[in-house]
This record gives sequence, C-alpha cells and structure tokens, in this order.
Amino acid sequence: MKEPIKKMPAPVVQRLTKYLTFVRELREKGVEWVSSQDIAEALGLTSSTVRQDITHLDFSGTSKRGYEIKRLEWAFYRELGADRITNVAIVGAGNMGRALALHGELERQRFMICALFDANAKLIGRKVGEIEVFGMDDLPRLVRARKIDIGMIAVPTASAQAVADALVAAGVHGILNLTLAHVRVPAHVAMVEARLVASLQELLYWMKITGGAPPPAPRA
Amino acid sequence: MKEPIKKMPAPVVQRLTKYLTFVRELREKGVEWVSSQDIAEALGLTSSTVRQDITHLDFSGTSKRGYEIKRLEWAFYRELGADRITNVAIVGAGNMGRALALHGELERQRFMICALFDANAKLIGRKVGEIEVFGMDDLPRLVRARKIDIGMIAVPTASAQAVADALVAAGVHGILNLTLAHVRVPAHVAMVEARLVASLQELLYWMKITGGAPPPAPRA
DNA sequence: TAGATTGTTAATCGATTAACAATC
DNA sequence: TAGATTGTTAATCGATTAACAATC
Repeated sequence: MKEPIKKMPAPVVQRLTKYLTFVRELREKGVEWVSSQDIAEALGLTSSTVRQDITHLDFSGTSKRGYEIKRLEWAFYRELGADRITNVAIVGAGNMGRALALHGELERQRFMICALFDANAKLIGRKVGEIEVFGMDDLPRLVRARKIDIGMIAVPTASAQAVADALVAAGVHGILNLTLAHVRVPAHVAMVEARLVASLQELLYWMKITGGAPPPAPRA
Repeated sequence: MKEPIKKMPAPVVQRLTKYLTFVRELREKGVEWVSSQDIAEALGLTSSTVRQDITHLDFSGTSKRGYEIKRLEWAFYRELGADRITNVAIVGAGNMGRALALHGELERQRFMICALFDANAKLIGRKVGEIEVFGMDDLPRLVRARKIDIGMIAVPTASAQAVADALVAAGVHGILNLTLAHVRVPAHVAMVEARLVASLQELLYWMKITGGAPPPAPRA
C-alpha cells in the first residue's frame, strides 16, 4: 500500500476531476501518452502545477515521454475513489430530482441511482424511469438495505437542512447539496455544494469584471 | 461611485453567495442585525475572514451592533451584480435542460429563462412551461433579440465545446457549464463550471478521507 | 548520446488568521 | 462610561510557480 495517506488540498481534488475528463477524452481519441505541458495548456494551468498535483497520486511518469494515458486515467479514478460503483439516493422527485434520476451521465460514471424520495404523498409509488419514488419514512430502511452511500438534495431551499439531517440520520456518508441553502452536517459526513443558483450569481460577478473570466480555477 | 474596482479573489466571491443566502434567511425571520461572529459560526469560518470579505463591499457596519441585515443583503446582491434581472438561455432541452427551465428558484433569484435551444428537430417548437424550444440556428438571432446575457450548457458531454463556441459566437457574456467536459472560452467571456458529476467525484474523495469533510470552502 | 520531460526543492505569491486600535 | 464589535494592519499559513538536477 504505497497510496499516499495525506489529504489533498481542495483545489487539487477539483483539478483532478478536470484532468480525468481530459485524459479520458484523449484515450477515446486513441492517444497513448501525454505530458504535463499538454495537460497544462488544455486546462489553462502551468505544467508545474500539473506535475505537483500528480505527485499526490500513487503514479509515476516517464522521463522524455510523459504519462501513459491509460494508467494515468485509472490512477485518477482510483485516487478519487471513483473506480467502483457508488449507490446514490436522490431526495426530491420534482423536476430537478427526476432529471438527475434520468441523467445517463451519472450511471456512465459509475453512480447508481438506487432510490428517489419525496415528502409529497402523490408522488410516492410512482416510477421515474426504472427508479421508484418512496416516502421519507422509508429513507433509513432503504439506505441500509440498498447500501446507499450518497444522498443528493434536490428539494426546495427551505427544506434542505431538514433533508440533510434525515440523510445523516439514515447513515449516508456523503451529501451533494443542489439547493441554494447552506447546509450543515456533522464532521463525519462529507459534503460538497453544487448550488446552481449560487454558481449563476458567481458568474454574474465575473461578467461584471472586465466582462472577464475568473482566475484559473473557480470552482465550480 | 465608491464601488471598489478591484477584482475579488474567487474564494471571496463564492463566500459572498453563502453570506447572501444566510442573511436572506435571517431577514425572512425578522432579524435586523448580525455580527461577523454570527455569520462565521453559521458558515464555519472565522469572524476575521467575514470582516475581511465585507471590506470588499461598498458597505460599512456599526461598532457594537454589527451589520444591518437589510442593507447588507442588498450590498451582497449589488456587488455580485444580482440586483437586476438577467436573461438566460438554456442549450439542451433534455431532462436537465427542461428541469432547469422549470426550476422556480432561478426566477425567484432574478434569472429569467428566455429560451431553450436543442439540436433535435423533434423538440423544436415544443414548449416547456412557458418557454419555447428553438433550433440552434436561431441562437444568434434570439440572443440579440431577447438580450440574453448567459447561456447554460445542458447537453451531452461530447457536444459541450461546440455549444460553448456557438454561445460565444452568438454574443453571450457568460456561460454556466453543467456538463462533465472542460470547456474553453475566450477571455472576454466569463465562465463558471457547475459540473455535477465532477462534484460527485470530488465528494467521493472527501468520503475516503476520514469519512470526513473537505476543508472549509470546497467550491462548489 | 543528446534532448526532453519528470520529480523535487526552494522561492514566490496570495489568502487566511490573529491582534488590536478605532469607535459607537 | 464601559463594553462590544468593526475595520485594518501585520503575521502566518498554504498553494502555486520557477528552477533545475535526475533520468530514460
């Protein structure tokens, strides 16, 4: 086990997801080797940053040739923990929740949507594609039974914290928050914010500035 | 015009969207004053950071009492450029694009969805709620006619760059990219990435680490 | 071999935090 | 007034970049 144990900084983790997308594209095109300079140019970074970031992986390049794409891609997946299937529940069977449930890209990237939940009794029992909608009461039971690791919050802003609490109580290990609300979770549960409306507000600011772009890695 | 002209760092802009959400909630509850310490505790920051961030605004607090919530909320909206209506186009009338078009939260936060676009001829002419679906050919004309400032990319990953190019050519000033792809735009166009699948991959990493949380401000 | 590219160390840059004087 | 909280300056911390020796 040579895996580095040290926690990577958040900016590095975010760039890893970008590297992954880029090298996957290259592999699909049949390219076999890539240099830190190639990656840097494509993503608007310095080659130094790219090499430093790859340092965090259990992976080595080759002098003069760069990085072998197939192995590098795999190293990214492995480091992120995205090399196996992850079971996901979506809370909120409104427009957004249903769209996520039907979003093929998730499955393609090994995220399996195992259940939808909604507080609205009229929606319970319906199906969205293959996925059944359950009431909130079933959350603890199904999280356990279906080994659900991640809960996605796609409910109205006002209910976001209550849903997060319910997901934590049910035992998920990670939460993706899609609402505008700031949500708090205990330290043993990981959370990433994907607040779409907030992203639009951030975008407005960068548009104000020189009609210009944000610094290299906004965040997404 | 006392507005500070200097560009804020990306982490500050991202926190601004969080402050905004928090103080809006307080205002709705009828609270009138808030201290940097209150905000810091709610959002998991230091009061020092909060005060430094507010420094970037054209706004002053009051010794001993803190910040007047109504005025502070407004200052956040103004600094972000979110104090007026912004016209938005969505490209991609699939599940995700339609869900966004129907997502009431956008309108509530002054983003007006003015048009949907899709390459699929079968979808053209249909309506999603009140919003009509147009073909890609109509993009340049409608961006001009409807004064569309922002384009949201909600198409399959493989078409993301082509759509971005089309939006830039049509003259939008900002782009929100919802696909997994990394997309490049010229410097005069602002872009924010809201790559949902990448956010899930980032989440997987934080789950690996102590089953733990990311550092204070992951991005979003 | 010669040259290109990695991996790593050290320097720089920028953001966060601490400390405290100003102030209402 | 006394005390609480801001606004600001200086110190710290961490991330990015530059430089270069190692190496295939």
